[in-house]
Amino acid sequence: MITLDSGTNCGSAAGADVCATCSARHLSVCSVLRDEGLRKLNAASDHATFRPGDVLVREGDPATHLFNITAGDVRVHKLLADGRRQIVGFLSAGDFLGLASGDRYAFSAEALTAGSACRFRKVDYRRLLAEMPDLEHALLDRAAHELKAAHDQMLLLGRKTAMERLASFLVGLSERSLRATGDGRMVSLPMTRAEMADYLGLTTETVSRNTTRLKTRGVIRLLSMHSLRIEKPGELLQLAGLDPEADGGG
Amino acid sequence: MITLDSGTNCGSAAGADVCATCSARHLSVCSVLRDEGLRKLNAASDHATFRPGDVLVREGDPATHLFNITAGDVRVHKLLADGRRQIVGFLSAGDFLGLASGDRYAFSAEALTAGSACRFRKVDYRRLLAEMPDLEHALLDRAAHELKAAHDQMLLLGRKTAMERLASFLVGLSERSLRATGDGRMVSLPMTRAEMADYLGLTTETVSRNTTRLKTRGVIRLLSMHSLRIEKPGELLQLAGLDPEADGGG
DNA sequence: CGCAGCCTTGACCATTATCAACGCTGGTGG
DNA sequence: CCACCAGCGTTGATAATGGTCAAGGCTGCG
Repeated sequence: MITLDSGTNCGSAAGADVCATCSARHLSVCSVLRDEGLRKLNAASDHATFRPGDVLVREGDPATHLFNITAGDVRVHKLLADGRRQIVGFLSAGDFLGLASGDRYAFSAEALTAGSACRFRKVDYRRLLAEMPDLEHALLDRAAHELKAAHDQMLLLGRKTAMERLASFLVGLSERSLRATGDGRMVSLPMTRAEMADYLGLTTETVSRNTTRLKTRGVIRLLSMHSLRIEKPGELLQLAGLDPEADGGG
Repeated sequence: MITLDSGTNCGSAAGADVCATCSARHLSVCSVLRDEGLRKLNAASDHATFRPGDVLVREGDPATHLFNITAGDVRVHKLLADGRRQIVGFLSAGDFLGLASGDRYAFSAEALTAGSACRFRKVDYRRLLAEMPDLEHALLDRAAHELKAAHDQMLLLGRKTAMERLASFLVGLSERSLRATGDGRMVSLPMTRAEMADYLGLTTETVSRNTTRLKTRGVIRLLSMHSLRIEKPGELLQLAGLDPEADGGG
């Protein structure tokens, strides 16, 4: 399980409007909280670190906490009784985990890499929402974005071919990379082929075969098992079933 | 296109905390709005009626309005360039349309049956949210539910067999019917087989074949083309890949 | 340097899509 | 009121995409 860094919870920054122990991306969420609001949220949160394979949330457990990922990568998935797995999202720094939960978590979340998160209890979160309309507004925005992303993923899973799925996935990673690092051509793949497959509704073999196909066509170049360079962005967009002019979705 | 009932917009109920021209299900959303809040929302909304085939929202158009469906059934879908379609949801009375939109609609919405909706402009909605934390709270709740439903649908599209998809779909309709009418065995299908297929990531033929299979096994009984009775709910749940004990999700 | 886990490739297979034909049904007009 | 017709639904035959099973090759860590 995850490790709680005792004595270094976010509350240690109380009074300032930056969170001393958390990364910059975290602030993009928390920055709506100022003055007494920040103190309240931070007082209610732990700062937790995690290592690859650590379980943040287990499907079916009582939904007691929410997380704001501050560093590292996390995978969120659902299981069928016989073990079939669907990954519903990959989270990284700045992402929020737990919005879609009721009384019990409807998904599991596991760390892909080492990282950290601010974790707060649902009861505190509810109280905070009541006191802080700005926080609620930020979360509604975020939920709307996630919902749109979920719709895109439904289109992918329901109607795209294996190659279109892989290409769409790479385009998405490229966009995320562009936002995070300013370079949309270098893409890092913190997940395994099996995790890509379970995100795209495919098998490891199909992901592998199509990756090879992209490599052979010169659309991508593998730099290592977990990073690649997009050599022909236009072709990748076309393979993704997207207009090279369009802005992302679909 | 949809028809605006001039003179019968929701504002006609101003001052009361019920909306004279809208259905009971509508009130479950609007009931968070009281006193001046109600007057403001209603003043900002049209009451629109629609007929089968009417287009409420077209993918790619500027996202100017939000809708609260007050009667009838609506389908929400996305298209690929070559016409492949993925239906991302079926809405009925009480459902909200437009949460997941940015500057432009990322989906189309069309009426399946005759019905009506309260329609308000996004700018008014934004102002209202700022003034009414309760409304924002209700919408965040709703968005969280939709997100959970979207995750369930990703599991369905990515990992379930054709029969599991159809059975899951019927279970979902049954639950909706139970909530709406108190009877979870009678299920109405306001959509065509093609629409079911585009929701489940299948073809018309596959939906038809599996429906026949359920009928032959005595799990369901077709009463007409657009309504059926679930004869063996337990078996249907098992076919859906759900534990007969579980509460819904998956 | 060795080994475990991950990735790739190949051969074959199953599920579901596609193509095609026919039947039903409900709405419309004679 | 009946008959026709268009659209929807069902069924069947065949094909293709992607899954399964199996073997071998990397690669990165200890």
